[in-house]
Amino acid sequence: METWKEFDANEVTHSVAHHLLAIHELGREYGGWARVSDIARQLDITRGSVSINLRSIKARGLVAEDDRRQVKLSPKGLRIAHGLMAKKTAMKAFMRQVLGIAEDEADVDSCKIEHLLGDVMAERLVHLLRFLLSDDPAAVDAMKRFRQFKKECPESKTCPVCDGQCLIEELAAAAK
Amino acid sequence: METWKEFDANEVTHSVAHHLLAIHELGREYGGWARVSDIARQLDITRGSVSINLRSIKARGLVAEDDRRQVKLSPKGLRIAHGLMAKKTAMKAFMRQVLGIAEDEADVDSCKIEHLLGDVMAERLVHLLRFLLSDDPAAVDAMKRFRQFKKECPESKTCPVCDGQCLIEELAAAAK
DNA sequence: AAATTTTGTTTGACATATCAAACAGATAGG
DNA sequence: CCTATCTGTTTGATATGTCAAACAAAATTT
Repeated sequence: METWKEFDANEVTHSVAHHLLAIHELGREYGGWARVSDIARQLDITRGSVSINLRSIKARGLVAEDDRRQVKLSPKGLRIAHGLMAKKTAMKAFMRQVLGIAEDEADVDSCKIEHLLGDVMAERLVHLLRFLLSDDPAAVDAMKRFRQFKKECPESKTCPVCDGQCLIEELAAAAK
Repeated sequence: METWKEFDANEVTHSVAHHLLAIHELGREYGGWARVSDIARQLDITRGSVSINLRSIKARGLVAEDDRRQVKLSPKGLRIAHGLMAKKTAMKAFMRQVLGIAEDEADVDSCKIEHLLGDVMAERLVHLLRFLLSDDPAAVDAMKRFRQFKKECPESKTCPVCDGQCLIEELAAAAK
């Protein structure tokens, strides 16, 4: 029962993830180079915080430093940033296209979990999307039926303190 | 671009989530009551940590305290714990049953994100599961075809630093 | 060239979450 | 009853991630 500790065993934290993404985004038109101030503005935190955070990010070899104090993603940092973008994008597309979740909520949720998803999960999600959004008749039919199905059972709540274990046991059994 | 700060705006942190879940689990056969030592053992952290963590959890009204220093989930704490279980269970079932992810990995991933998923996401996931695992012919057919589809494109990588944006742009466009 | 603003760093503070170690009270064993 | 263990709390430490404020160096404006 110590699976829960895996939460702190990720390649990057949420904060580090967004520092890397900010650098990638800001450097897009400057050969990858970004400045502390711009990162701070992008993330809406102080320059001091960015300065401190970059210390360990540099030490871990995720960014390289300029002679003019600019920073750029290292190959490793770039690999991580791309992985994060791919995971977020795949999850958001799944939420939007398959589950029909509003863009705002899909953005928030996918942003929260992008750095926590395993590679296998991301890969399989992409497979599912490629299939469900393809023009394969089985996929088209299933998506159509699912949209109907959703409308028919809109009151199915997640878990409004149903002291009888609601849907939990039913699904837990299936996930064994 | 400050969506990323929503990460810290959840009802509970990962740590608090697991304190609540541990109390719920341990109290199962004791009318809901659990002891600090048992929580510490369950979570594999020290009694001191649990003692400190429970201070704020109590202050927030998520647990009630005994005259014999035992703790029990309040109605609010119970509601949160149930929500967490439902979200984890739904996500794990989706990973296992639909995506075909191994149990270990499904456990780790769903445990990491259970407290970060929005209610809408959980509800829609349950709808999707209810549909895809039903005996509706369209669902049965789609699942069969998807399993085949997975085998046919096993080399589709998530994002191995494809400097050409790999699948990111394709999916991002779909998720707009 | 001088004045002003922007930039990056450092410092001291706070919040969360953990540890080890010390301690006092409760429980249990002999 | 007395000792030994278990229990819960507290204290001091560490790590991350944030802030505000002060500062010096660089860049920009005038």
